[in-house]
Amino acid sequence: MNQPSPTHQRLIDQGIINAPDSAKGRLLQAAATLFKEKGYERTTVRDLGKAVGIQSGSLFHHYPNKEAILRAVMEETILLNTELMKAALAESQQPKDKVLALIQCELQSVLGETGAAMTVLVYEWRSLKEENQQHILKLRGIYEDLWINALTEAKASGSVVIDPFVLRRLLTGALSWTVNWYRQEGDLTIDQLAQMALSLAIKPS
Amino acid sequence: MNQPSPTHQRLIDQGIINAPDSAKGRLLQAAATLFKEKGYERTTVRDLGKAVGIQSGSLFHHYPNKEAILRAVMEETILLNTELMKAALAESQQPKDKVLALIQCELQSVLGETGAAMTVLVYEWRSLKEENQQHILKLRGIYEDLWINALTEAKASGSVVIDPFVLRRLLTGALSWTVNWYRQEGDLTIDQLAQMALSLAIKPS
DNA sequence: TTACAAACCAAGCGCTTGCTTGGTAGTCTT
DNA sequence: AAGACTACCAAGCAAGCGCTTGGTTTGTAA
Repeated sequence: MNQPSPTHQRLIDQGIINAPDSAKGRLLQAAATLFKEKGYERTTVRDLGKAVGIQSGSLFHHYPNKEAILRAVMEETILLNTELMKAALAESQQPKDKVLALIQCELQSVLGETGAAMTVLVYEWRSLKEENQQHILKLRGIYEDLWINALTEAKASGSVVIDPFVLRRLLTGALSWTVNWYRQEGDLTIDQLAQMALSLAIKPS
Repeated sequence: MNQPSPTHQRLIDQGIINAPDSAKGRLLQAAATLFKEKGYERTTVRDLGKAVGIQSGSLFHHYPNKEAILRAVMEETILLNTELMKAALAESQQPKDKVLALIQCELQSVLGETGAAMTVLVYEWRSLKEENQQHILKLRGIYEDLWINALTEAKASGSVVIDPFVLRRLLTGALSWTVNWYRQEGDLTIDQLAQMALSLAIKPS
């Protein structure tokens, strides 16, 4: 296991997300993996307990119920990846570069270490009750605003032709779906894939 | 409820899929709707029974178990939409037109009447056991071949620049994701959306 | 060393799940 | 009219579910 990024470390120090080597952190990591592989509903609290080496009942010492674990998985990954995107944007100047940075970031988050949690965020939405959906939706809004701003700038500069909102939604699907087919072991690197996705989004010039 | 298409009617006559007004047909339609809205796992056999107006136990007179219902939903929709795509392809000449026809077809299948079943096909994959996954995968292979052939032709003709396999996968995600945001009531028509998707896939010329 | 809280275990409760069983009403065939 | 078959119901079983409970261990700090 490699070092967490500076951004990641900062969020841990601020107490916003749990350290990966803490009890809660390990639980959330295991939960993300299981929820991705089997789905939230098919994953039992006994599965979760076994994955972290405790009794199923002991989980409820850390979280009030199973759904709270799902919510925590989603919450931590959206907070982390929002910050990672802000950091990546800060290093780009041109609108086109910003879009590429966002694409790279999102592919990394989906295909890299937080991939399990990101997949859960995207596909296990319905398993949260209304109240928790609203909470996550609010956090997602901040994340999506970064995208809309960058795409709107790109459109103003002429690199993008179609409506930013529609483009973002098409990209959301295209990028999140990669989790179902992309393999690290293959010939295609994430950066190459990001370039391909960029070539769809913006006009050649 | 409007008339089924000629292709649809043909498959019913051949006994390949169930008529929408038959007992099994109504069960599969209700199952598709429930599976889409609540997910397969969260949908109980009691929900299914109530939706078609019979006791939950009576379902097992038509299908041996709950998973067989999910499999039938997936099987019928992939068979139908494969035939619909073949019919649409037959009416197109230019590679570019063929790609547009496929995009329109897939959007129709995802956003139109078979939308619930298509969504289930895409998102409830994991709920099938290995054996049934293989069965559906085989049927999906025929469907995907139509896409790969059309995109390969389009690349040969110079309208497409990136690898057909990668392009297809990016399009799969972009198009299937529309189910999560597209609304019939809005200003954007499905044909307009298809044009936008086409503009991402192929070079302007 | 003692005091106390956090982290955990062993057991199991109440409920829901997919599915089975034995039987019945209606329809079709001969 | 008799027999067979299809489509269903009413009742309930065994297993698995999320979660609770009462008590024990472990880490920390005075």
